[in-house]
Amino acid sequence: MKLDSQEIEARFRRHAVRMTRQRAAIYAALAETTSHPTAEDLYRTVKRQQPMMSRNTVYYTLGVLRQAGLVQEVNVGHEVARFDGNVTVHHHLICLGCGQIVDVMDDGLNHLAIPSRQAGGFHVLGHRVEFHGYCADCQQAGLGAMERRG
Amino acid sequence: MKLDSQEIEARFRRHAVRMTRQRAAIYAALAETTSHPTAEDLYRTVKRQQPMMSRNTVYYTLGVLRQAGLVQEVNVGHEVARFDGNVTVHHHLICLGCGQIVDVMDDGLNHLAIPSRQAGGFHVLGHRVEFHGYCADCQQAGLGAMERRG
DNA sequence: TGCTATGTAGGAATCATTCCTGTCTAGTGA
DNA sequence: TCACTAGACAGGAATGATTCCTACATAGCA
Repeated sequence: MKLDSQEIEARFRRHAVRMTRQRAAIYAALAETTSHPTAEDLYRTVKRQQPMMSRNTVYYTLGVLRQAGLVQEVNVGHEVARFDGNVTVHHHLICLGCGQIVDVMDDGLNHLAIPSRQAGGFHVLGHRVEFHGYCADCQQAGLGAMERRG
Repeated sequence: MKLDSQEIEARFRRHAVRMTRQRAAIYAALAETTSHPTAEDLYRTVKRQQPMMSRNTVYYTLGVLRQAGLVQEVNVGHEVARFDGNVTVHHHLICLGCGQIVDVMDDGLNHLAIPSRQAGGFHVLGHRVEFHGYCADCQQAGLGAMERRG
């Protein structure tokens, strides 16, 4: 979803995040895509508009935005960290072939609970569901026939 | 659960994994704990019995065992990879304070589905649920009062 | 018992991420 | 409008988990 700079500024203010050109560009890049980019992806995207941008700043900014709750980190296996500008409660569908991550919004999945006898004194704050499978393209490419990867 | 070497040998044979001293030791260490150790943890544990053991062998062996389906990899955030000797379908409860991972076995959680309109041609093979919260110890230490960490 | 494919040890290489340091700037108060 | 200061930025170095490379060792079969 395309965001204008005023909307970005408003969100930053609401979350008490100091506004800079770099941060706005990084956040905009993330909010405009549903593709869960990596820090490196964002760095390359933003560097086109701001050639002085440092990789370091991308990592630092993602850390700040994450702590402020403007951004969410998504992880699959121990692969490179991916980021998500969608911070509403949702879940993910991950292709074992090409690695793409698709958002799943479903109210039913938002209300799972652990049998209290298993919770063992834990105070549960939230949960996340990850579905694994093969996307249509990977099935066509014959990957879907493979056994499930570790 | 303590395993004797015959049981280990049987499992290896069943999964067509070549048996070596190193592999047996690594698998035994993993099967005997419920603590989801890292590769480094396993390396240190096994090195006590086999001082020549190489870190490399631990990684390689974990890869082999994982591909054979004798071992499962568990990941939390983009932290170090953790391993699980329990390969039955189950889910995890993760403490945001100390990072401990507790197994959750619950049949209800094993039968989740995505609304088909959201599956978008995906062929779903499985899913995993991760609960986040604070364990009893971390709550006592006051960590539970903290806002949820990114 | 010997052969061969495969596993192992150890060191070097990789690469995402973090740390360090000097410079710059957003936001505030005068 | 200006100066100040905490916090942000850039760039390079460091870190550390994991993988790659290679020579040697060994499991499993004939």
